[in-house]
Amino acid sequence: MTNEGVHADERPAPGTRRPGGRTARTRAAVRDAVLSGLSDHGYPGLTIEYVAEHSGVHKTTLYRRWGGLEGLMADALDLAGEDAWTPPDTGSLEGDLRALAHEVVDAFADESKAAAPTAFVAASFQSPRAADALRAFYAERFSRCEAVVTRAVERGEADRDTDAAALVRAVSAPLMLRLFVTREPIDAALADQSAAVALAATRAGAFTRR
Amino acid sequence: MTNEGVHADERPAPGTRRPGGRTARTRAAVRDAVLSGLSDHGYPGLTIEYVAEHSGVHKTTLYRRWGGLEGLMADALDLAGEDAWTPPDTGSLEGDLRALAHEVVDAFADESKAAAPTAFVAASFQSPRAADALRAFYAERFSRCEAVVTRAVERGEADRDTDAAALVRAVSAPLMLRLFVTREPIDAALADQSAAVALAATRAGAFTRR
DNA sequence: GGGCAAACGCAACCCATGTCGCATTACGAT
DNA sequence: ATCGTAATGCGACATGGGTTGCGTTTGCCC
Repeated sequence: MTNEGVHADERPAPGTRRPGGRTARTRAAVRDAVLSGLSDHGYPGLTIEYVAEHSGVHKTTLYRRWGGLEGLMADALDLAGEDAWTPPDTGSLEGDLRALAHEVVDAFADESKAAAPTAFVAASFQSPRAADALRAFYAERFSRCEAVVTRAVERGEADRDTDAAALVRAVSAPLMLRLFVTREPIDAALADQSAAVALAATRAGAFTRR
Repeated sequence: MTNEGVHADERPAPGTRRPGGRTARTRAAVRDAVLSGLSDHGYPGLTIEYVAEHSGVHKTTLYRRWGGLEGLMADALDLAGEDAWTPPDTGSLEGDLRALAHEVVDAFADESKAAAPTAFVAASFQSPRAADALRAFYAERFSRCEAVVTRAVERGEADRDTDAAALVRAVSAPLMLRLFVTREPIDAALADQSAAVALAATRAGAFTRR
């Protein structure tokens, strides 16, 4: 559940007829400027002019191609979702859930790492476009996480019709609640607790459908 | 966990020497205008001029007293936290947890009810002032919720050193994750599942300290 | 009821954000 | 090489959010 700030290198810009040229360079430069702007000033301090200066791309171009900050954020988020992340595979459901929870904690350990993911959530409140991109991002991430449950079922650690989607969300939910809503600090102990709670509920059949 | 939009009627404006006069009327009018603006246009569409027009208070006054939108949101959130809400008391831990979860679902059932609470979270990403207000709001809310756990302990339904704070957060966490982060729909069935998961984990001792 | 200070209204103003028309560059294909 | 077109650069301009100085009103106290 991390790596949101890492970009899957070079992909043809969608909807253009200049796949390998200036357009692609512009897009990459802009995306980098957005991410560096986020870690420098956070989302509230991110401005189009900053991106223009730090990317060497003119303000007008940014508005034309992306339509504004929301579009820039949505695009950056799309790119962030195209990495090769896969959930941990420790050999046991307990280990996997704990590792998942710890990845969340690590991803938000320091300010600079947390800036981009936090900004994506912030942007989702400002524009439907960014909200869609965020929904898609997390749908994909959690979908990959379900492999953890599939393996657990195969090992006999979980009921066959366990609600995998709910289970993997339950692991990170308490952490993200604190990160984005109640704004309380999170740490490794809380990650362990989250994993333990989800595991206990699984064993008790609370995630089993009907 | 609801009633964020309801205001505890009339309280002297803090830090002023005009407790019952124009100042208080202004404050009330402004707070109402903010809330109606939120349900009309949502947080991204809320503007100072809208509040000025719909409250009859001049733009300049709004900037002077509240410092901008963030201040208005923080003030409205402070007021929202001063209600008389108490957690449900159904006679059993299971009933209480389910009732809590259902309150969350109900509070976000339709767009107009959800507007204000959602906007408060949105504002918390924009300004530290609003973030502090939100933290305080939820700290108070969850603190009240712990009464549910206290009663359960007295009834022998839960271990004596159950982590009440974690338990009450665990109930609403999956719901709020979907509301604010993954932006998936929530319903009564999900509320039941959340409560069931938290209950099962409690019975298994996953919330017991050490 | 008179006087004082706080709170507010008002209009003009400043500045950043976002837009527009046109010139220029770079890509891709012939 | 050359040409057509998409993409970008550029500066001027419009728009609106936010600020400032000053005059006016309101509430409180004597």
